[in-house]
Amino acid sequence: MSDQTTETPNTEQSESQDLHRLELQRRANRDDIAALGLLPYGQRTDDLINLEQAHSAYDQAADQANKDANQARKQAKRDNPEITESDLPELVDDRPRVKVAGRVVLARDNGKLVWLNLRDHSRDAFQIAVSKRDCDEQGFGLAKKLDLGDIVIAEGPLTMTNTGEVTCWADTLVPASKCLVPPPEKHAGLTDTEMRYRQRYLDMWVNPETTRVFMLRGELMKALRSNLDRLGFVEVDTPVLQTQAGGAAARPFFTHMNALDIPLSLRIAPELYLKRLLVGGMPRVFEVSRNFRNEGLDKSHNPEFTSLELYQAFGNYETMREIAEGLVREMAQTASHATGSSVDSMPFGDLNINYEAPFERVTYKELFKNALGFEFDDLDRAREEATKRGFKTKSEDGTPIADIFVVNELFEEVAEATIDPSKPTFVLDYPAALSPLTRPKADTMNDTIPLAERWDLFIGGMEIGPAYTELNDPDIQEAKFREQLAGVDDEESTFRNFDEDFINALKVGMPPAGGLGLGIDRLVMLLSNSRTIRDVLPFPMMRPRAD
RNA sequence: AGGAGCGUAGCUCAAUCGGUAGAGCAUCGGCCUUUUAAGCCGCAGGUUCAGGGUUCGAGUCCCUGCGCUCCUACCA
Repeated sequence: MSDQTTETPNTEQSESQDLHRLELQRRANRDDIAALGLLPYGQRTDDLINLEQAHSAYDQAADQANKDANQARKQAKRDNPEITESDLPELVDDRPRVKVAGRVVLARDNGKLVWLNLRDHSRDAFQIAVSKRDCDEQGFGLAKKLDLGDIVIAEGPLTMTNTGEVTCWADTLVPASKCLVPPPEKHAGLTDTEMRYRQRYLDMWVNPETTRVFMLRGELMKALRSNLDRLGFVEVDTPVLQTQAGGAAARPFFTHMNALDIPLSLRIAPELYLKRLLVGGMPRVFEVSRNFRNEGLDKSHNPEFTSLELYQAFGNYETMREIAEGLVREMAQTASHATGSSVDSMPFGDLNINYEAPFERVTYKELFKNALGFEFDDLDRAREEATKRGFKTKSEDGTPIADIFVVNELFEEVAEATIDPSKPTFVLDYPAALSPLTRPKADTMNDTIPLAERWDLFIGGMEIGPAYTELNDPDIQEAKFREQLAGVDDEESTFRNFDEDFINALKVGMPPAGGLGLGIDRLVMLLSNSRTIRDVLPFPMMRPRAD
């Protein structure tokens, strides 16, 4: 339109003034690329191979033969500058050709020869040479206009440079996408943790290790599902939106359903629904469950997190121990292949964890005695020891805290710390009072502290998950629920409730069963040597930006 | 929730006792056909997180707010 010049739209002008100068330069480069007749944002491209595949496709003999033939032709021309094309030695080029795409992470412009380092999920750097002589004109023009962070597609034969680097000597180069945002510093990278989590997409290509962890996580989930499939477990999906959040003691998130005008909670655990499926007759079920708990954030807690829960009819907590050990070991083997470490010595911080040896087993009772020096049911000693160590033995209002909580406080603070963090360890037979969904051990019912058929698995100083012989007697279950509810204060009672339908399900009859829960995020932390849960979650919870 | 620390150029970081806000990389202009964090020459780039206070003078000291990090607490 010719009358465009009459008036510059004010809005457009002020918008472009608001953009950072570095972005404006990149937008100008994008226009220049379009002016070359290229599509700055690319299009469907078939037959791409990844950068690792391209790198390993190099054929040294073919490359050498090509170099020798070129040398011979040069020599022939030197010997006889008048030589005709047909008299020149034959061209030899059996070099494998590759067609690859990647993000430009480094560029070295030597004038008529531009070197690019591309990155993709498979390889941190793969070199492309774009020469004025050998690349098509548009491609060479593109190479001169690229910004760090752009995505390009290159095609050409593989050769080796004088300095020994396998390189795609491009004869075509086309754009695939434009990076309008100035990327982080090219060797220090992006270290600002806040920006890494908020702009994960940027973190992922700048710091390839981030992407590797997420890819490993996917591999581990595949290994998990394959393992459970072989054991005959069926994957199911139970409600995330629940009228009452049960199966654990945690503060839920609340929401509201308009159609039925009812309050709903996001699940804190899938347990009570999975057991209903056992009642219905499914023999072995599992769910990879996203759970939501309205509690604090720290390096091993995110408000939404992933657990594996599985239930096996006619199993018990011993069955679950065998399954858990096999599953964790197999996932560790998967991780060891991916990371190149050895299953008997997987690094986690300063530790080297052995997943190959049979996991340790110790009872709650033994661990307590070894750590504290007296029996866990010596309640007087326990209270005395707790006082000595400055643990709370009375609640705010002055009433004494129940014996079992005093004992367990000692266990968690003193005994758990004595577990060797480099040896996966099952702690067996917990006090029944701490496990309301677990079948009590019949022969301990008259002891000072009755026990339940429950274990907890500890690895690397973290609690990875519990398993039970499930309580399937509706009367005992109901009594335990009522006992739990009696002990809660007013605040807690707003979200603790009695799941009558679950009791009804047990009345219909649930087969004896074993059940298992594993913290998937923590397991991925261990197997990817990640220090915090945020490093195994692509988008961890962050406070929204104030502006 | 409590304690400690941090916030400076697009990024990574400096700035002595409170005294002219700097460097490297990236960007921009010039040169370069075997570079590897390419190199050489030149230019430009700042509301020092926001707001207030003390002071002749504040990136620096004080207060408030925002955000992040670490520790502790909470978390079956």
